[in-house]
Amino acid sequence: MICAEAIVSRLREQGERLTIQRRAVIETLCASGDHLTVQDLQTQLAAQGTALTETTVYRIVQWLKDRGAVAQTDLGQSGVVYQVIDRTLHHHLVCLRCGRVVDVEDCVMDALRERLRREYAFEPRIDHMAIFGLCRDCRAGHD
Amino acid sequence: MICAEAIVSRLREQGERLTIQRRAVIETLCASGDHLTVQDLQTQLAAQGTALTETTVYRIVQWLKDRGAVAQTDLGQSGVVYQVIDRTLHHHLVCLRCGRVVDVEDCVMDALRERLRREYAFEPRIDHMAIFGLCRDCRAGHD
DNA sequence: CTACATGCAAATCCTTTGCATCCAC
DNA sequence: GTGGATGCAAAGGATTTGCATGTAG
Repeated sequence: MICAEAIVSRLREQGERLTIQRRAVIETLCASGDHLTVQDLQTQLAAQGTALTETTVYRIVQWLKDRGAVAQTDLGQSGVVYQVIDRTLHHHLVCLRCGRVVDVEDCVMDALRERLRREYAFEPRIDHMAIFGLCRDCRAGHD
Repeated sequence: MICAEAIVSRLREQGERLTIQRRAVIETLCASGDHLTVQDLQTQLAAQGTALTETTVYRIVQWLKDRGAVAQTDLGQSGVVYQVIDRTLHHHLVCLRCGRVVDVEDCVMDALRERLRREYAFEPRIDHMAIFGLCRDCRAGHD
């Protein structure tokens, strides 16, 4: 888990304006450690006494994303989620059947990255990618 | 390019009901060869004299997807696209800067598939995946 | 004939925008 | 003080749903 303070001070050094709403979003994302949808964020914030409008949550996660503090991942059917960018970058295995999301370490992407660079001169930004398929449990009871 | 007839007869053998609307969507997807959005489909169908409602197009591509005849790919900012599933499976490199979409052959995914199966007991369905990053041209003129 | 697909309209969900007000610096 | 952020309401786009009608088998 990442310290919200670290993110806050980095942003302040960059001359960003830090409102209580922005601090609250950063703290919630850090405290959770998990990936959260905009709705998740709004609910958790409201529960702890900081009621933000959806609009504001959208604006703040966009702002954090633009400044490289959070990553955005589209989990397809499971919606769009946000998480603080930590050194232990990872990806997501999303089960098409049960919807379970399992994290996988980043290095599984290294071979693919290398190949796309070499063969296609393409510089991939493979951050928190979602890979769909069948999880351990669901593949057992199916085709 | 895949013959629409092949898809139609396979579906008929499975006891599916083949309306003129369904045939038209299959034919348009096959004729195009490219990936099409629901809007693209509707426009092209209307142009050739088969006006379908958006609702119907949505229902038909969903139906085709459920029966394994087409793949659905979320290209992020560029929308959700559909294409017939052919033997020459491929994926998409989407440039974050210029939006260009380049196809890449399926085998670049083999190593990743193998690893997810072996290390995570996860059976990936990596069909027409979208990988974001910077294309050859845009990476040159940037960081 | 009959079950199922379509068309139409309206609802829903997610996200963005315009504008007045508010607050961090 | 002032520029930029927030709240509110409303717009926007993509997708889904309910129901009457049409049609493939």
